[in-house]
This record gives sequence, structure tokens and C-alpha cells, in this order.
Amino acid sequence: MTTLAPTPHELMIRKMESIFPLSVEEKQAISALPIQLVDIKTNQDIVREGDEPSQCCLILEGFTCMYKVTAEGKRQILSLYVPGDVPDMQSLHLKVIDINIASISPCKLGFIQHKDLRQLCERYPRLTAAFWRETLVHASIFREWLLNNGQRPAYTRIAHLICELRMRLKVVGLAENGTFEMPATQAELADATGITQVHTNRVLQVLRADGLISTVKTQMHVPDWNKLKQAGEFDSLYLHLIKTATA
Amino acid sequence: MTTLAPTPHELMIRKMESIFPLSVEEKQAISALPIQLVDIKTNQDIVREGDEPSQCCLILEGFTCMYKVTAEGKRQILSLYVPGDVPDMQSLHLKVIDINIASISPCKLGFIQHKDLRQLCERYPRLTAAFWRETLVHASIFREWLLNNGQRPAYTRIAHLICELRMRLKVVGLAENGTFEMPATQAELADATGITQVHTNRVLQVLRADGLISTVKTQMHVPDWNKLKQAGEFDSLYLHLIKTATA
DNA sequence: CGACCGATTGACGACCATCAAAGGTAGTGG
DNA sequence: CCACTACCTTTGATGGTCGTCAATCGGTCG
Repeated sequence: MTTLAPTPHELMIRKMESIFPLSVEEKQAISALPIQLVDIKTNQDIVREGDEPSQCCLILEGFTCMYKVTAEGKRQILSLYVPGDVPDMQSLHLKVIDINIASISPCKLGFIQHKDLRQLCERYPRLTAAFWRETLVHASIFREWLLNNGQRPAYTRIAHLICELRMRLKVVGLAENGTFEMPATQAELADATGITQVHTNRVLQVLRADGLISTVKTQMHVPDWNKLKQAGEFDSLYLHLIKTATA
Repeated sequence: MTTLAPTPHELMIRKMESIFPLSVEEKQAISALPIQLVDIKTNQDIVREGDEPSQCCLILEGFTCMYKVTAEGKRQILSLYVPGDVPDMQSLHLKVIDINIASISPCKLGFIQHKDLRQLCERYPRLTAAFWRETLVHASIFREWLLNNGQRPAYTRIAHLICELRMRLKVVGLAENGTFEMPATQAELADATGITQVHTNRVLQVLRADGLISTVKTQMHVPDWNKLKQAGEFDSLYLHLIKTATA
């Protein structure tokens, strides 16, 4: 596993290979994709409800979130996105965006034109399946969150979310030795899990007291993966990783 | 709008056309799909976590639900499926199923072999986009449920769910005059919205008292669509219907 | 008629929300 | 180098929405 910062194309391929086996030829085709690099600051909207973008956004560095707000102004974070993810892949087939995507840390983004992606899919039909599969895996994550937020108590819920992040970061090489960057604030964790910021703070304190996590600034450390997995009732089946990626 | 019971292929086409425009040729191709009809009773599992099916399931009559259960045995219903839906379309690209699908009323199902769907997609690449789009719309529904269950109070939450069902049934011609079949029990509504069965019962009583809904056995009637929409903060954008379908 | 399933009601309590304020920490600018 | 500011974290007090437990009612079907 490379520990040096990968190039945008390497990162994209590494992520895709965690859920779909790619041939050498397909990887070369992906490597030829034009990608436009952009840096953004924390708390910047990348895509907004109602937009009709002509490009997709690949996360290269930093975290972003997808969210929606109710009429009363309550925000639900629907998913967190980490390097290697393409949070708005759906815009390839859903013209009008129905969600918002924003950075929750400084980010480096890579924009890929829809037309380039479509062309790639035409020439390499297996890549159509790969991208489709990626959107299906994200749908599966939404479902797991629905279960998590709907049926599990706050403690388990937050433990589960941390497990998911560790797992998703690990497949792109960003969670070695149980340590990873986790720039989300407690308010953001709260909006993601559907509990209040105050209660999130209290639950995190208990998780720390129980020795399941420890934090230094935005670094999160998981000393005992099995214990945390158990506390969060975490089973990674829903991430649909292929075996080589989890090994 | 036809009121006679449509054939399986007519129903499938009607549903697909609500989110994707089909050419005459494409409709003919869909009409040629082999579909195996099966009748099942209430509360029967159709697909189970861990299965690796070689076919997809088209709902022809009745309601089904997708669900998951926590380690503590709490069930979260992740989505309700109505005639015209293919709840396990994802199995085309995610080999191992990570959810359960069960009937919540007597159902007539139509099974379509994966190989037939793949062949169809190869011959008609636009249909690939259509099916992909269908899975994206369902992902969008999961997201809206996440917002609904996470951030809205029980009253709004249930109103929203009823709005969604009315809308989705309407596009397949099953909700005329604000009346439709709604066979879900209160326990099932509870598991779908993440509140308890007892509280669901109380909220339904208030909704009835407020004149937003009335029920006779499994028939649900919505006397004032705009009032219910407002109570449920319902905006159908997330269903990504094309205009002709909503008119 | 009895069994079963779903709807309804009552009493009670807990988990978590709400409101408010105080500590910490990092970044900015004088 | 030290205010000053902004943001995040932490703490305390209070209460409400909703969960839990348990029982009854009502309709359906064999």
C-alpha cells in the first residue's frame, strides 16, 4: 500500500478497485481522463439543490458531506465523503440535483466533465458497470444510515459511524494503525446521526472513557478495532468491498 | 390514464416512463422480456440478506418492503415498494444482497432473469441509463427518508410518508381522486418512520382529527392534497419524475 | 365460537432535546 | 507578544417527545 500521496488518477483507481476489479487497459483509460484541480476552504458548498452540473467532483483531499435541510432549518447530513469518492456521480443521470454537497474541511477537488465520463463508458462498457456499482454502494450506505439512525441508540450509532469512516478510509490507504484524520466537528457528527450536538459531545466522552476511541485535534485513534466494531454493531457487508480490498 | 389492470409489461413501461422517456422501439424490446409470474402471501420474504439471486423482482400487485434488523432485533423498514417497482434492481451489480425484501400484503410478482436484463441493456444502451436512473431515484428516496426520520417530528414524518406513497402510486395509476390502497399496518409504518407502533397510532389519530387523511380498512383517502403536502413538508423533486408523469 | 391479528388506550418513565453559559484553542491583527 | 475574535468543546439544569409495558377492544376467519 502506497503511503505517498497518490495522484488524482491513482486515487480514483485505488478507490474503484476496492469495489470493482479493473483491467490494465481500463486503468489506462481512466488515467487519461482530464481532471481539473480546485482547492476550496472549509464550509463551502460544492453543489446545491437545483443545480444542473455538467461535471462530477472527485474528492482528492479533505472531507465533504451531502446534506439536506428541512423547512424548519434542521440539517441532516446524509453521507460523509472521503478522498477517492465522487459524491455527485448521480448527476450523470439525474439532471437536477436534489441535495447539497459541502466541504467540512479544506479540500482538494478534481472535476471531471460528464462528457468525458460518458465517452469512457461508451468505449469501456465494464466501466459503466463499475460506476453504476459505485452509486449502488453509496445507496447501500444510505440504507445502513437509515437503520443506524432509526433503530440504534446514540452510543451505538456514533460508534457505527466511526467504524464506517475507518473502513472507508482504510481502502484508500488513509487509516493505518487505527489512526486517521477525522475533521468533522461534533455539530456535524450530530447532524449526521440525528442527535443533538450536546448529546453527541456526551456520547463521545463515554466512548473515550470506555477506551474505544481517543482523539488528538482532528486525529482519531481506534485502539481496539474489534471492540469498536462490536460497540457499533458494525458489519462491513453493506460496503460491498471486494475481498482483496479488505485484506 | 388506463384504469384497467395493465399487463406486467405495460406496468413496467408505465413506471419507467415516469422517470425516463422511452422510444417505441425500446418499449417493444421491454415488452419482449420473459417474465415469470408468482403469487405470494403477506409477510413472505422475497429476498434475504446474503442471497445471490440471478433474477430481479417486479412488483405487479401489492406492497413489499425492504428492511434490515439490528443485533437487538429492531427492524427498520428502508423503503416501501409498490406496483411497477423493482426493489432488487441492485442485484444486477451487487452480487451479495445486503437487505431483506418481504411482502406486506398479498402480492403478484414478476421475476426477470438478470441475463435477459443484461442482454436488453447491451442491445439498447439507453435502457442501461434508464435502469441506472431508476436505482438512483431509489437512492434519492433513501436520502429523503434519512432526512425525514432524522430531523422531522413524528407528525410531519408520517404525513410525508403518506405523501410519497400517494405520489408514487399516482404515476402508475393507482391513486385516483386522492384514494389508494395502503395495506401497511401501523407496526410497519412505525418501523418505516423509526417511531413506535403506539406513537404511530396516536399520530394517525391526530392526522385524522385534523382532516388530513381518512381510512377505511386498507383504503387511504386524502381529502386535501395541498394541506397534507404542507403538513408533511413534501416536495416531490427527490422523486425525479419527468413533467409529463406528474401532470 | 374461539383464536388471531391489528388497532387503541392508559400509565409511567427515559432518553435525548432545548436553552444557556463557560472553557479551550487557533488564527488574526495591532 | 498580547489582545481580540471566532469557532468548537464542554458543562449544567430542565423538560418534552416519544418509548416501554400492559391490557383491552374490535374485526376476520376457520
